[in-house]
Amino acid sequence: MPKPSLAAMPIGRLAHAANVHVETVRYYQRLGLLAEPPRPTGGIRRYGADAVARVHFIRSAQRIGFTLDEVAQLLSLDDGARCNDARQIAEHKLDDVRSRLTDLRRIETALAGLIKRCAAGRGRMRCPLIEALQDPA
Amino acid sequence: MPKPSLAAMPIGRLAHAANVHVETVRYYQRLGLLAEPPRPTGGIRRYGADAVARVHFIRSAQRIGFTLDEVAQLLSLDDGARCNDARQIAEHKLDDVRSRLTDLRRIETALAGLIKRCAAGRGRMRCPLIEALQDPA
DNA sequence: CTTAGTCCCGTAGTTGAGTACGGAGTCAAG
DNA sequence: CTTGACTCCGTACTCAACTACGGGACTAAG
Repeated sequence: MPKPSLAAMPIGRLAHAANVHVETVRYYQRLGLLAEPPRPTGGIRRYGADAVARVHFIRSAQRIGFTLDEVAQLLSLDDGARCNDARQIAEHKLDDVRSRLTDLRRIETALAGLIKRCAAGRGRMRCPLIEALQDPA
Repeated sequence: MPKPSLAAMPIGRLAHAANVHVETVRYYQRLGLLAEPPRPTGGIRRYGADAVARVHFIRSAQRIGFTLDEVAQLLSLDDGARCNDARQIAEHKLDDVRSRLTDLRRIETALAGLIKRCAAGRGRMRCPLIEALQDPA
């Protein structure tokens, strides 16, 4: 009995599952973010569920501000890099991630504050967002 | 006594202070992210420290994944929007910010884990980053 | 009063990240 | 064994966010 479901899908299904266009998948492959499975001599490539996860990861990482170049570095960690290289990259990215976290948390606080005050007052409302991101002494 | 320091700088100094190119400042002005101060009849525009803060904010917001369009919305909150509009936008963005926070925290954990393990072991190292962003059941 | 360094403004070029297009091959259903 | 949907691959186009260029105005230092 052949199992058509999760594994062994063609590119169209992969794209659909990962919520991107087929061309985007190919684009990621060209950039080396995603391996192209071998092509059975004049046939059609098949992808597994891991490919879907990988594309999902790429999109999520982009959404939090990483460029595809940076995503490639992160992926190299997942793919198993030599330990020294890995630590270097990881430490760098960790700093990076943490400073993004700081900014995001401040924005979160500011927005939550605004909403609260807004529920109370009427008329115009100011939200000290810019202030929130001035690194505070 | 004229005070040349923080307030009243020309565009070049503003750009330098905010760590962007002059052209970028003008670009933001064209998009309405930054007001152009009035020009004293055939003279040179002067900017205050608030302009520096604003540009800084724009860069920070971009770094955590907001487009300039979204930044414009955030800025409208800081600039004082009508309360209902403000709450709408703020609630939207807050959700958004929180889901970015979740992803970032997961990446943080994964990276920190890798570094720890890496300090111990030798050779090749894998980091379950992709897994970290699979929304967990 | 000259002149190097800015500034002003408009137009054009670049880069990153896709998106679109088109012709030829493949595959599954009727 | 044809037909419709999909795949393969290459090239070209689009859009956001800059970045560069150039000619004329302004201003501060010598």
